[in-house]
Amino acid sequence: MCALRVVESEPGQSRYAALAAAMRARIVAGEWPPGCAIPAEQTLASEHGVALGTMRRALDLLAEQGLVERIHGRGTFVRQGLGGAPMLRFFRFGASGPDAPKSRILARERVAAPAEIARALACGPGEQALRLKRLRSVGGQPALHEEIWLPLPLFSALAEGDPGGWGDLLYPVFAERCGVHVHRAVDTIGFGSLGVAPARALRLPAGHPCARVQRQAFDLAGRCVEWRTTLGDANAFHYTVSIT
Amino acid sequence: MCALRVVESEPGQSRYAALAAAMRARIVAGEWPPGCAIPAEQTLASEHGVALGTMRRALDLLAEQGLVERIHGRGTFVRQGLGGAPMLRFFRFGASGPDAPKSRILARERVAAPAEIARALACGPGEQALRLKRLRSVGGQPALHEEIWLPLPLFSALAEGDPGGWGDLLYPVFAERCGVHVHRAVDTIGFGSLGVAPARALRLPAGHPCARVQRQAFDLAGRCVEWRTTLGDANAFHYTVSIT
DNA sequence: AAGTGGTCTAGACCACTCT
DNA sequence: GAGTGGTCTAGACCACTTG
Repeated sequence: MCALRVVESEPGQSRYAALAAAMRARIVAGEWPPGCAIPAEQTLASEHGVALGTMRRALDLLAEQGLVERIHGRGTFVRQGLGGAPMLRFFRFGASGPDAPKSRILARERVAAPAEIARALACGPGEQALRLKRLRSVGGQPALHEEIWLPLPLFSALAEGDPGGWGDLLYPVFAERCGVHVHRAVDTIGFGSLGVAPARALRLPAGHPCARVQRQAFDLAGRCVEWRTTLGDANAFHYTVSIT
Repeated sequence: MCALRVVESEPGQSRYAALAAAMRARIVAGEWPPGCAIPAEQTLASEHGVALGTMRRALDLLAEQGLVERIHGRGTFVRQGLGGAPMLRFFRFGASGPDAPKSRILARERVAAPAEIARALACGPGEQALRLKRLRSVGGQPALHEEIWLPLPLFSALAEGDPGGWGDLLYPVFAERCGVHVHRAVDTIGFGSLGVAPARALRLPAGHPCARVQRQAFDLAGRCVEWRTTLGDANAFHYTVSIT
């Protein structure tokens, strides 16, 4: 057997970077699923025939990139997907505690994805997708209106059954029912005005100014697994960025 | 003379963290001004009586925090302040290249700072401050309207003379004329509608929807040295955030 | 060629967590 | 107490920049 798992690095790349890339590949391939503990530093170091410090740097790199989480005294773990990517960090609604907003599915359809969305979702143009419309309420008041596109057949488990049992957060549902772990999301913020349908759902006049958050969510392998557009009252929008 | 500069760490703090804090203090105190090279790792390590690796971790920490910049083969340098904190990353105006927007000062007054601003600026309430109004144009079109508060007497050099010679970016002016280096800024994004004066300056109707970016800027020591409110057409706003 | 930061090693010891 | 990650050391060698 090959006891030593040697990693060759491209020229110009450091050994710890090459090790990190190799570990990353093993994680993405599913050798250690999310939440799982990976072997101890010392074990990995001797497995690859490198010094402990070098393997530590590799693991530190993966931790910086958010791929693993290191816990002193316990071990190194593959990170779980995002729990609920808190859309509420973009909005401030009156008297909202830290609770997740209540969620209600308004519509669910299988449709062919339009070109723009098919391109973003990394599925062929015209391929089938699942389109959800969803209303989220805070303190009993409608607050956010969402249109969500999910590629099929990856999410076919969500095309059937009662959406009422899904709960208020979507990403845990993705993980449990579809085995999809959302690892990274990119949100693009803009301002616009409400169309007729979202306005009615939000109990605001059509044309009312709104904030639009367009999200693409990605799994560990970097595939785009969700395309979402969230609308909310522009006056409830606020967001803080620190730059250095 | 005391050849060894020993750093005692609080219990529970690692030695490199204590070293980093000590170095930070020397930088903030002005021992090495912005842009200046600090002594070599080896020099600092023996100066403090620690191993090279330990001093490296301390310097790496400062680099992460944005306090210093490490350049392979050249040295470690105290970071210059922010050049122009590009307000344009929040807006997209037609046909705008990467050039800084043209700047024109509309008004400049010494006034007593209102309570809210005095609190933010870390100067006593009712203390004198400099208030600027400024119009920034992209491609010849007015694009952003700014109200800027600066504490006096720190910025008294800007209270006199012709603002026409300041150029299009403010932070280099702060550095050259007032010795103030902006090191960090916090921007809060909100939404509203234009008042009469900003609307006229921007050639938009009063009440037009606008994005509001409220900025607090800080120097190395963490003092708030600027309070700014920027307004621009809400339809030109866009911003992208990545979450992990 | 001299000086800088970047990588890698090999090993000791400490701090934390679980059983 | 056994196993984990975190800190620290001492030294070798490499890669990059400058004179």
